[in-house]
Amino acid sequence: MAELADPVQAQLIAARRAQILDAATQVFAERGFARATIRDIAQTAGVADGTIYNYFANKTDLLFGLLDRLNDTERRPSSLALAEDTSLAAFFQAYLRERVEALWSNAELLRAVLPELLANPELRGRYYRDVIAPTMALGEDAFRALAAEGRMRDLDVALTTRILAGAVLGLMTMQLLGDVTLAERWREIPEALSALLLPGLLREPTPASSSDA
Amino acid sequence: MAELADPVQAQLIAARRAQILDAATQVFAERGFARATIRDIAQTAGVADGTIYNYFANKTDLLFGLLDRLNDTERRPSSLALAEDTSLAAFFQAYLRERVEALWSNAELLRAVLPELLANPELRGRYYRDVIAPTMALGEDAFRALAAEGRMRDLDVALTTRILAGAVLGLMTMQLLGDVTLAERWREIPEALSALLLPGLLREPTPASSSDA
Amino acid sequence: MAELADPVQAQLIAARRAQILDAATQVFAERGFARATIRDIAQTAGVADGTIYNYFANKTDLLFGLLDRLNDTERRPSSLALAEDTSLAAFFQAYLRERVEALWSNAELLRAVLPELLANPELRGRYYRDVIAPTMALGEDAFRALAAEGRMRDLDVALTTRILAGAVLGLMTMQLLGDVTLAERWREIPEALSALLLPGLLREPTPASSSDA
Amino acid sequence: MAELADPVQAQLIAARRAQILDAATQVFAERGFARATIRDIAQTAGVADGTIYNYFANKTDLLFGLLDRLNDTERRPSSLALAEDTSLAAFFQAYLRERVEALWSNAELLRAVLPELLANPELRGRYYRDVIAPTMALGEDAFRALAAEGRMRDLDVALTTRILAGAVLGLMTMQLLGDVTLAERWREIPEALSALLLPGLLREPTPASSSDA
DNA sequence: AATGAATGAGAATTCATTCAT
DNA sequence: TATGAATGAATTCTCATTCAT
Repeated sequence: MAELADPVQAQLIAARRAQILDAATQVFAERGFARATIRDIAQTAGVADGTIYNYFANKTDLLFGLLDRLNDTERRPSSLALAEDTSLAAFFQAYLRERVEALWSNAELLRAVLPELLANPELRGRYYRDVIAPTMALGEDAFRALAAEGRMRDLDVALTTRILAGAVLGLMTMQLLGDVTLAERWREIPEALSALLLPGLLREPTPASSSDA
Repeated sequence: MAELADPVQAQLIAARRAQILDAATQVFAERGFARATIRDIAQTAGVADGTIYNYFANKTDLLFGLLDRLNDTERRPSSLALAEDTSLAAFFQAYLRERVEALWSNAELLRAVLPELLANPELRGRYYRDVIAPTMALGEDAFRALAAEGRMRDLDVALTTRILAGAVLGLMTMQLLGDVTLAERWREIPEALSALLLPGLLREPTPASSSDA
Repeated sequence: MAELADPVQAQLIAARRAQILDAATQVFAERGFARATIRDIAQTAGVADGTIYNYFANKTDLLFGLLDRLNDTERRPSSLALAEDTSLAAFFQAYLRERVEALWSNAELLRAVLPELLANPELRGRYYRDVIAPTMALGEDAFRALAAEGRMRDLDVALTTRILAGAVLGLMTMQLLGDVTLAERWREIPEALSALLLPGLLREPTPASSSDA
Repeated sequence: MAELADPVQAQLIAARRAQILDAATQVFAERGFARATIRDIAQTAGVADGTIYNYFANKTDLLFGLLDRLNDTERRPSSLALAEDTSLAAFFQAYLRERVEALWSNAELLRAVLPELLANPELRGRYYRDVIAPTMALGEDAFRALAAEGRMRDLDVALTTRILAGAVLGLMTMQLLGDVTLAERWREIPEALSALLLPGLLREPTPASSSDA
């Protein structure tokens, strides 16, 4: 039945799926997962209630669809590795900029998904296993490497990784809780974070302490 | 007719209320607000369904009850002001310790309340207005005072305040998402945060950089 | 246990009963039987919920209490019998006046009781048997007697009785439905009814047709 | 998407609506509005509980649906105007016949609706405004016209209108209260009413008083 | 007798999901 | 595939009634 090789058909299906997920994002973000109804989503997507079940097994499956979108975003550490020759300070700023950009450009998706991620043990476990744990491991490895090269102060790698990740996540969370300052000035966050964290992170003279020389 | 001031009666009522709120905390934390049923909570509390409605107007009112408990916790900045003569470093560590302690000792309460706080616009607005905004304002004032005394680097007060608060909130959030490291080692968080943040925060030689001399 | 002979006690009990029935009348009239709650009534009466159950077996029993009050009113045909010598016209006006007065002075009671009387088969049957049927029988007898004396036109006794009773009941019903004219001018009803009905009722020259003489 | 004008679909929907209203009439009439449950009605209609909510917003809305049916009936004064040349007596009989027929053929509907109409202030107000008040106004106008033509005795127009309407309503009410005589002989009511009322209503010799000549 | 907290049966309503068209 | 009417399980909430104090 499925014309496996029909690329037009496949494209149409993908488009319809995306259309439904867009609607789900919007409605979940506005009302929360539990208060959102399939009818809300169907109307927002401009399809009939039943149509959604041709693309997703059930309401929770819609959430999994959103999670996948989020994972795709999160799992792209982009240019994490180019740090070799760059100054560590520049690298960090670039990295933070990339992380902040990634979170903030998905603010609506996060608003749709994060509350349920926190509230639903099953979802939470899956997400932690698939996304957070690997990310933390990567971060720890990176810090360990830097420490081995002597470019970093002697900090606890696991906690430091989590503090960095947590700071960004926490700022996003505060915005989701309604903080307008963060919503308006989020582009300054990477720089502010760098200014605050780099002195405590790097062993060698930092921009902030360079006057010591 | 009713002895308005009957202290025994009042105590019984307060105890029953607390008993129900305890149950609500547990059930909301386990299953999330929406999936929790009044029956769950009643059974956990060991009362009949109807009894809950003698103490709370509806399910949402239970959540407000939990929020009030959280507010009571949050609104005690305890020894924020004793900083005058102490070393800034010591003060910060003490402050962070207090904040972390406050959040972590209410981890279950947060797990019960935070997801709904993020998902429910009305609740969120109320909480932001009543708790977060005032807290941010207090923090900014404190930073501004320190800056005026020349004891702090020249940082953006609003963002720095939010980074500090966000870092702690973010770490809590990561634990709520399932991070075991943070759950096990949360007592080390204040120190790790101090080590990471103080160098970037303080103008004068900090413990961490004093060896430079 | 019951001090059967204690008149003070008995008086107190009767007073409390009346107080509760007064409250029930008011609350049933305002909200209807089903929407009225025991709590409403208790508060209106100034007693505790439980107290009501010391005087009435259950909520329906309160209604029976009101019905009894109504019956007491209805079953007093007062001076129906004085007709012997009076002019029939004067008698009818007096009778109508008495009936209208009886209904209208119990308008609140009727508002409390009539809807439920119409809606509840059991109650309705009981009331019809105890009050309406006997009243109709009395009325038919009276008409039959008048007819035998040749003082009345040759009308169907059963229907005429019901038309008279129905007219008064219907006017009350229309007032209960919100008609302000009837509420304001109810004192004129007996006269208007007489003017309209007597010519059709009486064989001999009536006040309305007295110009014939 | 939905074929807005699909007549088959529309017919099906109207039929289902009618089916539910029929069931509601029956159940409300049997048990009264408050004691009737949605489940009762759904089972009587042969549909699922939820289906009812696809056609009516809530239980009260069902009652509104019944009221609309009643209004449709009530608002058809059919041949009120043909009186011009007919004898007034004939006209009155015709009118009464029509009114009685209208009420009695909707006895079940009235039994379903009238108690709640009396008990529920909001409903009552709406019904009085939409139906009774306009009807009374019409009746008063008609009487006033007749009076102007000198064909009627000099009676109070407002009260007379209400007495006529009230008599019919009251007779219906007495039947609803359980009077078997009225249930069995309702077809004789118009004639009996005419016999009783016309002499008092008309200025000129009526059939009933023709023997005067 | 009076109180009012506790109870739990019962009802309205919602909404994810199914399925005939 | 798309539709949307029908379904009925599940949930919140109300309130008459009980009973220990």
